[in-house]
Amino acid sequence: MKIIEEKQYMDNAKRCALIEAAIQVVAHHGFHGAPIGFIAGVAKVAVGTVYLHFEDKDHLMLDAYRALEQRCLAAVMQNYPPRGDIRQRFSSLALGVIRYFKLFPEEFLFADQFLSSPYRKAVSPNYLPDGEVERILQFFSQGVEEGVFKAMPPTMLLALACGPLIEVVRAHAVGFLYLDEERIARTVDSCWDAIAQEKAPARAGVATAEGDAAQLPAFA
Amino acid sequence: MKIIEEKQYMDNAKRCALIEAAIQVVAHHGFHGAPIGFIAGVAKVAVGTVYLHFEDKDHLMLDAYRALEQRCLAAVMQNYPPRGDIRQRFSSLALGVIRYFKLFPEEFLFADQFLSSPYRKAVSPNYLPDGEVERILQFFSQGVEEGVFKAMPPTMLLALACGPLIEVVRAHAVGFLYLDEERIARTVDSCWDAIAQEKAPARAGVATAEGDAAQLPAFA
Amino acid sequence: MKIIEEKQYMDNAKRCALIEAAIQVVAHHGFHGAPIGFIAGVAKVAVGTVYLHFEDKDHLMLDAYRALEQRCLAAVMQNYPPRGDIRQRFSSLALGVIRYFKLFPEEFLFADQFLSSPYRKAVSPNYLPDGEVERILQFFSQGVEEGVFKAMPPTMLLALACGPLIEVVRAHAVGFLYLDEERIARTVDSCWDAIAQEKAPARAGVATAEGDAAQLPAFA
Amino acid sequence: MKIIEEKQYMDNAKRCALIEAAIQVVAHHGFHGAPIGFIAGVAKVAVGTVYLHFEDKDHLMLDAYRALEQRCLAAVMQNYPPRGDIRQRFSSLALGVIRYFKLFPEEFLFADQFLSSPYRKAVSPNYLPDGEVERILQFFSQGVEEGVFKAMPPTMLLALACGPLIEVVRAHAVGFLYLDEERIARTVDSCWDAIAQEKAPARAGVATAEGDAAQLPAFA
DNA sequence: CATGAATGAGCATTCATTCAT
DNA sequence: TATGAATGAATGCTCATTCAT
Repeated sequence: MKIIEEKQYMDNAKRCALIEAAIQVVAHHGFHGAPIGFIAGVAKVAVGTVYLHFEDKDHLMLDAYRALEQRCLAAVMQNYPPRGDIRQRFSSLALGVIRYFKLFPEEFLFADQFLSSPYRKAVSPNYLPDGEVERILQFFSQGVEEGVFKAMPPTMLLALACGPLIEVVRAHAVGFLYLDEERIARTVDSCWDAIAQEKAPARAGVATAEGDAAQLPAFA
Repeated sequence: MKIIEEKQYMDNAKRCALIEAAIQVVAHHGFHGAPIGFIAGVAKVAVGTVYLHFEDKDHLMLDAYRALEQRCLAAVMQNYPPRGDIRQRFSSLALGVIRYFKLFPEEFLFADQFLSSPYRKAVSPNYLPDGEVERILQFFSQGVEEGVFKAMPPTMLLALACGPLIEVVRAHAVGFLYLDEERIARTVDSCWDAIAQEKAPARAGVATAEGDAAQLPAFA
Repeated sequence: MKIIEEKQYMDNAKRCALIEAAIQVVAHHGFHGAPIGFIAGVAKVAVGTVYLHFEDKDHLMLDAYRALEQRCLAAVMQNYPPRGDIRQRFSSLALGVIRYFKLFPEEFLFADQFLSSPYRKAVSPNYLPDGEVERILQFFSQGVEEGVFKAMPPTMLLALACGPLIEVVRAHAVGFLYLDEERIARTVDSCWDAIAQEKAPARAGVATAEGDAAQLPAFA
Repeated sequence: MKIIEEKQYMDNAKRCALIEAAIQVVAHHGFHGAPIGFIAGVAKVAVGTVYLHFEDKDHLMLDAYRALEQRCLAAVMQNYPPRGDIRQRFSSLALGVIRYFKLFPEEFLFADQFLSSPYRKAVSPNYLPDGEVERILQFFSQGVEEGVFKAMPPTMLLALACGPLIEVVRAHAVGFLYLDEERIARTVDSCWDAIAQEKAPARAGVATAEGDAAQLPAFA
């Protein structure tokens, strides 16, 4: 049994290393500059090994994206207050996403290229894991019903609310901007203001949760 | 003299056809699925001709991006009210960009992939033609001074304000959303709300200018 | 009539320029580095013009070689003493060839590459213009009959006698050696010694004829 | 261990086959007529394999030349009498070279084209492996000191002595001449006569060693 | 005659994928 | 499982040649 576990571990170790390598290489060199051989090298694994863990290159990329998605989701959900009001839940989500990608800018850069490219068609729309789409649209619908959000279809609200967040994270990942906690809070407010009927209330201090994401599990 | 002009035109005809083809092919198939031979085929031009007009594939992409940038800028500036107040000028710009990319969704998809990829490093940051960056940052600074915008560095304001717009345009280009004039106006408001001290005033009707962009000149 | 002459001249001017350019470019960059376009550029002529004067690239090279051959032959024959004895005629020829290629090292480098390559098959063997082969073999036969040369077939004698000359000229053209008149004379002696029954007599001074070749006609 | 050795061998097998193929193809078709794909085909290897063993086409040619050089040197040195007098050592070297290239005329044709072309700049001058240049120049210096050779710089002597040999080998390789042992001996004498103070002594018979080179090792 | 933009076959090189070890 | 040499289809680019002006 121990042997099996170890094997299992080995299995995952190489698989994870490959996913991590794929993300890093694509983030820094683009899909252009990411030959399988190079990724394998970065992962310190033989080329052939890639094909033991992934059907082909496309599946490596796809699986990398899905792993990233799961990891991000897990991180964001860590502190999610299921019973909070719309505003609290919204802030928690937005904060979580921003902090996650602040910590892992390469993952943002990977995801960004992935979703801009035709790979996008292979995953569910709206950058959300399969199951989550309905949940999030439901969240916006509820906000509209409660009169908190502007009266628009949830898909519009999602796009409008994500916008400021994504652009700010991109500017950070690209090095055009540095995101401190102050700016992160401001960004969350902007996301809120973009879709809320009433402007976000003035904030006093900012609760820090920065280090949290560091305890995340490795890629699945 | 007529002959010369005609030649001039022919010259540009091939160059433009190639740029147009590059945009279309990359938009639909990604950089992955955009071999020079295929692009040349779409442009109805021989492979060798590509290298008569562009140094190499990278320069074709770069020049395509720059042409797109110019064309978009020209379109947006068509109705720009230089003497309007901040709000009027902001709306004009945002409206212009959204309407342009609504008309030319492939250009958005091209630009999006281009800017997500390492190609980004080859052009000025913040998706703006070289000269325009200062002008736009200056615009935001003025808004802050006048107390119209939230007190933040212009780079932050730019990112926050562009966010909703970009995400909505992407959702449209990808087919996840249809952008009618009503939604366009709502999006402009969201962009405004994301960075303004006061929420955008309620609007009555929307002036249509849809067809205008159709008279744009071909690529330079 | 004057117009015709002028045309004739123009004709030849471009043709000569192209041959000259071909020789220079091939000498310095090899056949590898000698695209038609580059040669045309060096000759300050449009690409298309090449095909007005030469059937194709191979014929340009062939014609260049033949022109070179003729020019060299003319230069060598300038001071040839038809009534001299074997030794005098031999020295005149050898001296002539060495001095010619000392003056025009690029022509040597061109000819050398030309004759080493399969182009060789297109011209008569033994680096000699069509008509000259028999004459020169006849010369060696006579030398053998007179007991001046070692008893060997003329083709062997030709190869043996040319050897030192060619190697020395190559070393000069390549910059491995500088050929002054003293060394040229020594080389002629070596060529003689390689095939003669008796060693070349000790020489006193050396007659100079260096500048002569400068008055050569342009390429035909 | 055996497995490793076998692998080692396989490695070299492809490498050697490619070098051999490069030499054959270039000898017969020139650098012009030697596309990588064709060479790979002759070597019965896939195109991609070439780039597993050589950086690029230029390096294949360079490595082929160097292998040829080593192989020739090894063959020539097989019977070299280090303690013989100048004349004996000279004859041994000249004989060795001629016999080697008589056996492997394609190698001569390859080397000839290689050294005539700008590739020449990539290897040491005077067609000699890096370390050997000094040794051979030293040999000529000694000959001059002993009063055996004409009083000239060793570089001149080298060129003069090699001349007859090279031209005769070329004539043989090209099919203009057939080199039997008699003619080979005559050639060696001519090389000697070209640079010696006294003519080569009349010879009686010729020792045959023809087959020897056949036992040479494959390319390194 | 002269031009040089346009052509497209041909070439060097890369890289996803396989398979013998 | 893991390896990495081998493969060959696919790609970017070149260049001899043509032809409309």
